[in-house]
Amino acid sequence: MSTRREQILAAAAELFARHGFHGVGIDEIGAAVGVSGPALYRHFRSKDAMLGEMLTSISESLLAGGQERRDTNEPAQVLGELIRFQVDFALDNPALITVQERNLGNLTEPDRRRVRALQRRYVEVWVQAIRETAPALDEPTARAAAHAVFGLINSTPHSRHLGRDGMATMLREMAVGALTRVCADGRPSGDLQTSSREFRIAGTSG
Amino acid sequence: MSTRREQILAAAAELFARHGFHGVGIDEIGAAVGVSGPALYRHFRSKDAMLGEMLTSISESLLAGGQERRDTNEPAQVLGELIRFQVDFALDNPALITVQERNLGNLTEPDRRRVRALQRRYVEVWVQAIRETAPALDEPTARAAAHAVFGLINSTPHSRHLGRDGMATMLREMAVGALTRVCADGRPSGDLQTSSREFRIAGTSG
DNA sequence: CGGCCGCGTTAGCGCTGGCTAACAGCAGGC
DNA sequence: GCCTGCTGTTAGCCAGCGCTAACGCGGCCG
Repeated sequence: MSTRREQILAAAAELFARHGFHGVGIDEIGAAVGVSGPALYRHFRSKDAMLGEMLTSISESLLAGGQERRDTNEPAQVLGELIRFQVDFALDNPALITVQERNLGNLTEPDRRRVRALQRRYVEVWVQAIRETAPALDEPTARAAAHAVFGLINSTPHSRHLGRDGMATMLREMAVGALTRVCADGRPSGDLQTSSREFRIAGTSG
Repeated sequence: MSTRREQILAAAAELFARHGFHGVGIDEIGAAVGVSGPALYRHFRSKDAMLGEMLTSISESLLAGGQERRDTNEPAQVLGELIRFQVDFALDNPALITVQERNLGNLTEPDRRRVRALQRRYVEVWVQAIRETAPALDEPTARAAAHAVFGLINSTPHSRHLGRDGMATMLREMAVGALTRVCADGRPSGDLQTSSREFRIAGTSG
């Protein structure tokens, strides 16, 4: 509602991403939105509450977006749409992504429980989609692969060299490539060539 | 040399990884190695110095390892060996990887400069290897791809479900797949099929 | 044996930082 | 036209934390 809360959360996210939760003071957050110091307590009960609300709202957005992609696409398209969704989210909200990755450990215990539950459900959407595409994959592997792809996509804040769209297509491509490769796995790991390409990456066997 | 310093650094890395640099007190670090509180100042000049030494030593190890792989392998094998090296390092030193990812911003300015210089050189080794494999790739893209693969490989600490070796092979596979895909890029992004596989991930075009 | 030195202890200082208290301007509603 | 409530201010409390000081103890060397 009140634009003020969101404004504060956005500024706080930026700061938390750069300096870490404990590396940012109340006064700095206030200064970032033009008010100074304890004015923030008119909008949040505590600094912990800011982080809590920030992370739960991110997690809810991701889960909602994931479920929506799952429910409004043909099964064969879901994984691709999830990739696109996550890439767009990461590119458009680098600070939020960074905070979610780094500052889970700074949450209050009940908040952490809530956030982890939401994240788990989001991962489950991915796991379903992955196994829909590659039913041979066992669930733990699919889950680990999902986490790895998150790492890939969320690496965005650390490399801003390409333009937004160039970055987006590259990340989508890489995500697809990574998932394709792991989905094709299960064979004895031996000759891993890229087949039908004019180059190959050698030496990954054993 | 003195095993004590390394022991302290290891404990501190674990704690920094979990709670963030500012989220950990001197007393906790001391407690983690069995001494209490300011005894650490017999070994380090400050808490900042601990983080500084930790991160520079990680960066030096990575750079040295990367250079060694580059210099002792045929060009066609270098990229694969770099992947293997990074995967092994991440799996064997999850705390260090986490700290390096998250706590660069908490370094002293001179320390940060040193670390960033080392990291840049390490990335350059990767960029060279990538472009050796796929000369058509421009340098910024190769750099961004390298960062993305780091994100993928370093996601390790967030998913411990598979065993070490299973995780290692999966991460290598995914890294290869991601790089293969991006290296093959440059064509108009349109039909992205996985070709000659029995499945495909659809919907990533545009 | 005696003095030095590496490594540890506890007490305590100074500052920072989260949070509260007390007060103020400024809407809108009766 | 006052009262209420929302939003902001400044002053200040109190805990925690980085770091220093002062001291103790055991081992090595002459």
